[in-house]
Amino acid sequence: MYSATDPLSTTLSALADPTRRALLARLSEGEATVNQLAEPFDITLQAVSRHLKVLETAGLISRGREAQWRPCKLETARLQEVDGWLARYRMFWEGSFDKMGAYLEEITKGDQNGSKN
Amino acid sequence: MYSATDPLSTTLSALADPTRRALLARLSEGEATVNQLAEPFDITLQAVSRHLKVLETAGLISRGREAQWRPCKLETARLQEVDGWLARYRMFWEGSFDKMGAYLEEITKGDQNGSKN
DNA sequence: ACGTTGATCAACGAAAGTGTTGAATATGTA
DNA sequence: TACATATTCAACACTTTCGTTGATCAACGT
Repeated sequence: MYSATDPLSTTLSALADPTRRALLARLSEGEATVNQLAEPFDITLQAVSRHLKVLETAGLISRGREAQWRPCKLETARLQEVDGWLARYRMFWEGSFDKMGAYLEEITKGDQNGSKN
Repeated sequence: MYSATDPLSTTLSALADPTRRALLARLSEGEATVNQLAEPFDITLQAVSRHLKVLETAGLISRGREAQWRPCKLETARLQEVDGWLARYRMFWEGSFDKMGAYLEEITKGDQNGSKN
């Protein structure tokens, strides 16, 4: 009954947590292991590990294997999807309502399923 | 312990639901009342009303008062914040890592609080 | 005043999210 | 082998979210 399973919902849900966004911010500066990532936080290592699992499930990070370490790496594809989703709304604050009309026509033709996207 | 309260988390959490995104998409085409907004969905009017409350609390919509109707209107400020948050990562897929370096320097100077943003 | 329409509030239950502790797994080192 | 390090798994508790039903509030029309 509950909890959306579509990719965009999964992504946004993963991003809706300050700890996870901080982890991504750290990863934007380079790869890191779980322990390195956990260091700045007051929560347990296990909790951080689970946050990373959420990010991985959402496709926001990927992980390698080097001995007992599992270095995490930022993946941008899902963030690009968020960026794409925003495009529709960006036109509002950019004031180009002509583009907006064109955009609306286009998506209702190709259809992007308004109730899922 | 639970549930982040910072504005960006609230916004992303509100967006992490396909029903609520569909409501925003509908509102991007113009203002609408609760009944009009609820019409395409299989859930109860009360459920839609609560989704709208979530969107309003997040600042993603505002509401007027016209007799017994409460017309909803899209507000873009919070979406712009999401857009701003994305900027840091956009540099990755745009391949301009020089800009990235400059960006990182700038934010660690002015500080944007990595653990909250 | 009365009934209708638009919308919200309140109480409930099921499911999911987040943190903790303690155990388990896997790899590297002495 | 034994031990330390890195990470994950499992069980538990508490909170939050989402949908439902039933009641309530507010403004309209007759």
